This record gives sequence, structure tokens and C-alpha cells, in this order.
Amino acid sequence: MSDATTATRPETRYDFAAAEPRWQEEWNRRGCFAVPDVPDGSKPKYYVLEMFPYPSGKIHMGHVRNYTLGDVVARYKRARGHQVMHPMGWDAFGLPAENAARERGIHPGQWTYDNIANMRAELKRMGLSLDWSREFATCDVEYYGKQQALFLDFWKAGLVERKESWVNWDPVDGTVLANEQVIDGRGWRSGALVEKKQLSQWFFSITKFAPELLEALGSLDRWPERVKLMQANWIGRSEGARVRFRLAEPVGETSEVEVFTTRPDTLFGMSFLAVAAEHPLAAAAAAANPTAAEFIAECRRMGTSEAAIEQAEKRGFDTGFRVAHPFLEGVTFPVWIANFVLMEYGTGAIFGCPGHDERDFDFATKYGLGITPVVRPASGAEVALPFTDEGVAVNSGFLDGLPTAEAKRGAIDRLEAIGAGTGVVNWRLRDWGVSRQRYWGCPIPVIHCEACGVVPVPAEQLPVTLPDDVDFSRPGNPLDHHPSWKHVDCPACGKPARRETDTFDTFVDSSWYFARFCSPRAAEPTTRAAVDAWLPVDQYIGGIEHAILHLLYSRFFTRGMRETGHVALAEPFAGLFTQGMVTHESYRSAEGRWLYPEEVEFTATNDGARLAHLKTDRSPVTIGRVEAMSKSKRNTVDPGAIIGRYGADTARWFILSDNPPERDMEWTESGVAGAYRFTQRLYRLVATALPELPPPGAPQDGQGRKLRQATHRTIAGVTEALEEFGFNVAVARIHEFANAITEAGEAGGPARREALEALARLASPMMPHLAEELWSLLRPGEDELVANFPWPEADPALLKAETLTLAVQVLGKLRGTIEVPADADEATIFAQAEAEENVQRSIAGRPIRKRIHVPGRVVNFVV
RNA sequence: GGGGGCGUGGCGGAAUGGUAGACGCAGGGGACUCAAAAUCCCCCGGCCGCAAGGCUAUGCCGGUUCGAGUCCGGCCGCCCCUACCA
Repeated sequence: MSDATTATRPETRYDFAAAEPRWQEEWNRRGCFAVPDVPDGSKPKYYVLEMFPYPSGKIHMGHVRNYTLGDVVARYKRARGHQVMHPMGWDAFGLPAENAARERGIHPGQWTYDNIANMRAELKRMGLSLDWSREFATCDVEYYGKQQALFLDFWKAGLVERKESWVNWDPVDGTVLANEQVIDGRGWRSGALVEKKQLSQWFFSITKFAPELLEALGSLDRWPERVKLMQANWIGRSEGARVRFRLAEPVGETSEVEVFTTRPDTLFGMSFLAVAAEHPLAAAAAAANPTAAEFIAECRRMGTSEAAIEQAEKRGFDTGFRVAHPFLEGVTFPVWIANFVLMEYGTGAIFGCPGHDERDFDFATKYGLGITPVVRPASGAEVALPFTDEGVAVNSGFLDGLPTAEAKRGAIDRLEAIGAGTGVVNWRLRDWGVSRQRYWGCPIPVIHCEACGVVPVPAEQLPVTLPDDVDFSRPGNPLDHHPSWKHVDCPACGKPARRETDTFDTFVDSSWYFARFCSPRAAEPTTRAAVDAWLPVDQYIGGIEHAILHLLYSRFFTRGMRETGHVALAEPFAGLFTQGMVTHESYRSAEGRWLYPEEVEFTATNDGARLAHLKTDRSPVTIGRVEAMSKSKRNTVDPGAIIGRYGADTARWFILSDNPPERDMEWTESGVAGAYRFTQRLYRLVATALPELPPPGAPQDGQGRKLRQATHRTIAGVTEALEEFGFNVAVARIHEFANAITEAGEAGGPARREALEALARLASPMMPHLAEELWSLLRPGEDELVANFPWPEADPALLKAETLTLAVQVLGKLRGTIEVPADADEATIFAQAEAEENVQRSIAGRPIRKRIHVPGRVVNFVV
């Protein structure tokens, strides 16, 4: 619906419904946003990328915000003379497609491509400056086949490993999860309690790059600090020592236990050693002792999941094994199995020093193990144990008297000298398990042969394509129970063999798509000329929820591609911007049912508060909290409906105007309505002025100087705001400008045309359709679109005013303002300031001790 | 527990150490209209004052400075991340 029916004068009404598709078609016809794989170098390149969407079928407001932000950057950079690559694609593999297949009998591929078609149409209505010729979906064989080639190259380069390992098993999704996908012991998707299971899995050796991934964070100066911090914590570097404890009696083949510690200086305070339930020594104890086995089984049942809940409760089991202390001749300590020791971190074993570690203290207190203080505060003060700060070593033999840092070094030196340990750096980061027991993913190109073992699929046999005829009626992995797909001959010996039926974690798909966009149709995964020219992504934009997973994987993958010659750089994203969420009020009916915003209407009460009612029967509605839009709370707004009602430019404008883009924004009806009014106002401003405007050309000097100054100040202000992602400020500057043009009216004279043309151009990154419409009104003979026009330049001469308004303070308090010529000298300014009536009153005859003048700003008298 | 961030009108927010509250939303008043919508104009942190103007005000307390929303120290509150990481 357009509001044409209610217009007073149809010619001053902007018909967005007609204009928006028309301009989209025009951009498309002219190929405005297409760029070559290898730019000609005539302009500097700029690669703008927003995190590509999962094709759920409908875009949501989060997408609209994300792609609007990216589009403003892309359009602005184009206007600033860059050759901008701004592509779009689909993160199209993943479980929802399989769920759809199970629930509705639609093939995952069909479901996905249908969704893509819908979402593409919706995105196109937003008028984004995308190069659609680069589009692909990660489920295209063309894409995932190249991913398989990358995998084989990574394998050759030693970046892939197959290992038996404890994995996180999601019993609901029936798949393995990466550590990063387990949140509070639950699957990130299903929410099911995750179990520990031992399986053979494919891993990417991300840990090989741990030091580099950590160190290079320092070079990412256009990344948010907090994202870098989160990554640094995730990588988790800690310095310490590995200490080998000799078992008093060997257990089977095992004669020692290795422990990681960051506090080797507290070794003399040891009173026990503890291993994880999954530790081999625990298994040995279990083999010998059914009670131990029971304890281990109990730990596993609690698993990672209940750990948080049971956190307070430290539990252990004494294995009866004993270990010798590395420094104390003839002294041994018991080996316990403890539920708070993690197999995944360090060596899965710790030495317990209750005096200086809270967990060890709790454990020792509970089980009556000894507590020896071995660190005193440097001040010498008595402190309660556990004392976990640094201090000075005591009761520690050769370490006595040493400050903690030196004691650590001393302990490590001795350990190394006696061959009982070494100083090491330990990393929290673990290798990236990528095997998923799912159908709708990229097949891992590997064949299992009885005789030859694990054999890579030869490059010339790629791609390994997914079979179409799959049965989703049975639980588990459809690839595994497909009648024929997995049965192949071994590429090495020719005997019957079996395909790998696991597929890649979908985070693999999104770890290199930004590189593929540079040459999306190439026969190889990347084309060096293309990636060398376009990468890195100059501005990447997406949600903070990907601060660790996707961004870390992409950083790893880029390094892998560097090692294998597919790219020449290590860091894929030079600039990162993380946007906030889109939120909305939530509403509930009297019965507590969540309501969609469109079911609710509002009335104002006398005191200005709002009351809500159900539209149908006017029954009262409770207005709830403002929170992230979610289907379950029904506080969503459909972008399609908004664009249909107000147009894409209005939606974009409101999103940009509400608040700074890194914060959560609140979607409000009145806000959108305000944005819509402003689009109409701009149109009216131009349409009504049109008959009085002089023809295009430079405005004569001297005429309408005030308006000209406003124009050039606005150019400078909007430019500055856009440069620093201050879109809400850019919007405010344009509002001010519109006010200034209105105020000038006909008195603006020839400067009016300059102002209105600048208005259209400055608004164009944010409201591209309206900008073209205004431009076409202002320049009917002009063939070139705003989209192709360079950004306006502010004239420095017009940024300077001929008079300045200075604040005059007495003792730092504002007492008045004065108007002075811009070139007035200081003495004149002081004299005029002092003469100001109100300033005189404030000085009250007291002598002026000091006069301060900040040019263009303020005068301050100290009396 | 550890780490990070943020506190400014009714709301979103603006403000290189220099006139706090730009701009918008909401609200109030008025014009136009038979009426409404749309549009246009005015007001809009609090207190005092007829006014001129004054006082007060950026979570709280202190400090640096001619001058602090902004810098420093301490507290209070909220939000986010992370968490038996040895």
C-alpha cells in the first residue's frame, strides 16, 4: 500500500512502491555493482562482506540490519572512488534441512534451494548493492567439491588428523559436537545433555597455529577489543611446567604420571595427585577394583553436563597407587581419581597443593589430606589458606625465600636438571573435530580400506557428491544406511572398500567462503590472482555470537590455505564490526499467551502511559520487556511486511537512525513511522522546490552563503560520521540539513539547488532508491545515477564561518555568549567578552586574574 | 570466581577536556480542516522567578584543571563473555 489515496497533492507524494523496483531494475540493467575477479587496479579495491545467512526461508530483522550496515559501507566506499566487491551467498548445509525432510518429506536440497529462492527475492527488495553474479550456496556441488580438494591439500600439509578421542555426543541430534558447540553441557542446537563418547574422528590441527593465532590478534587493529579478548581467552596460553611423577609401584606398563601445573613453585606443598576419570591410570584402577569402576561410571554419568550444577561438590576416589615426590627423597603421595580434574586440559592429571589452590583445598579438607603452606605473602602477614596469590616460598627446601616468579624458575630448573619435568607453555585450545554423522553436509573425501587403511579420494575423483535418494525414516546417518553409496573400490588397491559417511561440520563451509567469492566459478578452490587482489576482506560485519567459533575457524583456515598455497595471507578480515541485536517489546494476553505485535493496538492514557489491547476483542494486553526478537516470544516483525508497507528505504533509514550500530536496537512502530515521514518530507522538499530551481551549475558566490555553509558543513559531518560507523549521527546531520533547507526556503536562491543535490547524494548510501528518485527530479537530463556519482567534497572555504559564537565563562561558569568576527584578535575578543552585560554582573567589579581564550570555543575569566 | 563493557531528559541518543542534552521518538499547545488524516509553527531535564536571570543537573564520593559527561582514584548499580583451565 502506498499512501497515495491520502495525499493532498499527488505530485509531492513519493510512491516508493513504484520507485524502488524501478531503481533496482535500473542498477541491475547497468550492472552497477558487478566487479571482475581480477580488478584492473585503476581504483583501490574494497571488499565489504556481511556474514552470509543460513537459508531458513525468510529474512528477519537481524538480517535487515546486518545487510543495511554493510550496504551503507559498500555504497559509501564506491562513491569514495573504490572498486567495491560486495557479494552474497548462502550457508546452506545443516540440520534444519534434514529435520524438514524428516518432518515433511521434502528433500533437504529441495527445501534449501526453495528457501534460497525466497530469501534472495526478499533481499533483493532491500535494494542492496550486491554483485549477485558471485552468489553461491555452500551446498552447491561446485562449492563443496572445492572444499574437499582443500581438505586433501590440508591433509598433505599435515593439518588433518584422524584420532580416537573422547567426543561430545548429542543424543538428540545423533551427532558429535565440537567443544565450542557445547554450551553449559548442552548441545548448542538441540539443548540436549551432551554425553562423553569415544570415537574415531577427523580433526583439523588448529592447535598447530595456537601461538600464531594468539599473537596475530595484536595486529588486528580494526577488530573490537572484546572479540580479540574472547579469542585470546579461548586459545588460553598459560606458562608452567610438566612434571613427571614416578609411581611407587608400576601399574602395568605405566611407571609414571605426568601433570601440568602453572605453579611449580608450590610442589613442596603437595599432598596428593589426582587424575581425571577418563585418565588411563583411572582405567587401570577400575580394572583392578570394582568400586573404582563404579566411581568412574558415576563421574561419566554426571559428565560435562551436571558438572556446573554439582560444582560445589568435589568428589574423589583413592586408587591406592602412590607417586614419589620429585624433590623429596622417599616421600610418596596417594593418587586419587577426582571429578574436578578435566581430561581435556593439560595432561588430565594434577598435583594437589591444598595450601594454594581453592579446589585442592576443598578436596583435601573433605578427604582429610595434608595441607602444607609453602607460600607466604611478601609482606610477611599471616593469611588464611588457601592463599592463591604470589608471595615468597617457605617450607620449600631449596626454594625457600624466593619470590614466586623466581621460585617457579628455580623449580623448573631443578626438574629439568633431574629429568623429572620441563617448563612448558600449555594451550587451552584443542584441535577442531569436524566429523558429523549427518547427511546434509559436505562429504569427507576419504575411503576406508581393510588392506590400505584410510585412503584419500584421489583429486581427479572429486567431487564426492551426496546421493539424492536418501531415506530419512530411520534414525541415524542416512549416508551410512544408504544401500550403495558407501560401497566403492579402494583407490589404492582396487579391492572393495567403504566411503567415509561422516560429513563436515558446517563451520568448515563458512571458513573459506570469503575467499571463494573472489573467483566463485573457478575450477580450483581459489584463483591466486583474484584472492591476492581482493583479500583481505576490508570490512566484515556480523553478529557478536560468532566472536569465537566462526572467526577463529576462518583465521585458522586462512592459514591452512596459506600453507597449501591457496592464498598468500594469514588474516582474512582486516576490519570487523559486530552489530547489536534487534529487539522489540513483547506482549502477552490476559491468559498469558504471547502475542504478535500486529495483534495488539495501543491507546494513550492521560498520564502519557500506553495501554495495550487485543485488536480482536479489545481485551487487555500486558506490555512485557524489550528483548531480542524471537519466534517463541512472538515479538518479531516481518521485514517483508515492513518493506511492503513503508518501503525498503524507510526500513533502512529507521535501522540506521535508532542508535549506534554496535548496540542492540529497539524496533518500534513509531520509529518506523517517523522514518517514513522523513522520506516523504525529503521528496516534498525537492518536489516543491523544483519549479523555482535554477539549472544545474555552480552556485554564484555570495548568494545564499548561509545555506551553502550548511551544505558544506553537512557534507563534512556526514562524511566523518560514516567513516566511523556513526550512522545514527549521519542521519541526524541529514535531518539538521533538511531543517536548514526548509528554513532557508526561497531565500536560499541558487544555493538551494546545490543543497538539494548534496542532500540526495549524502542520503544515497542509506536511502538509495529515494536518492535516485530525487536525483532524477533534480537532473532530468543527467544520464548518470547517484549510485555512480562520486561523493560530494566539502569546500574548506565554506566550512569557516565569518562570525563565531563564543561562550563566555566567569570562573568556568557560562555567563553569556558573544558574536565575534572570525578574524578578531584576542584583545578585541577579551574586551567584547568583558563588556557583555551579564558577564559584567558576574565579575561584579572583582579584578580579573587570568584570561583564557580557546579559539572558536570559549573565553574564561578567572577573578 | 576471572575478564570486559556501560551508567546523560519520559525514551533512543549527541557532545577533539571548552555553551550538556544536537537529531529523532513520545508528549503538550496552536494553525489549516465541517471533521479527520497529512502538513506547518511553538514548547518540552528539575527547581526558583512576572521577567531579566539564577540555582541545580551526565549513578555516588573524592581528586586533577581556569574549565570534567569526557582524565585519575574509590564506591554503587546494570549488562555481556567465561568458568572446577590446574
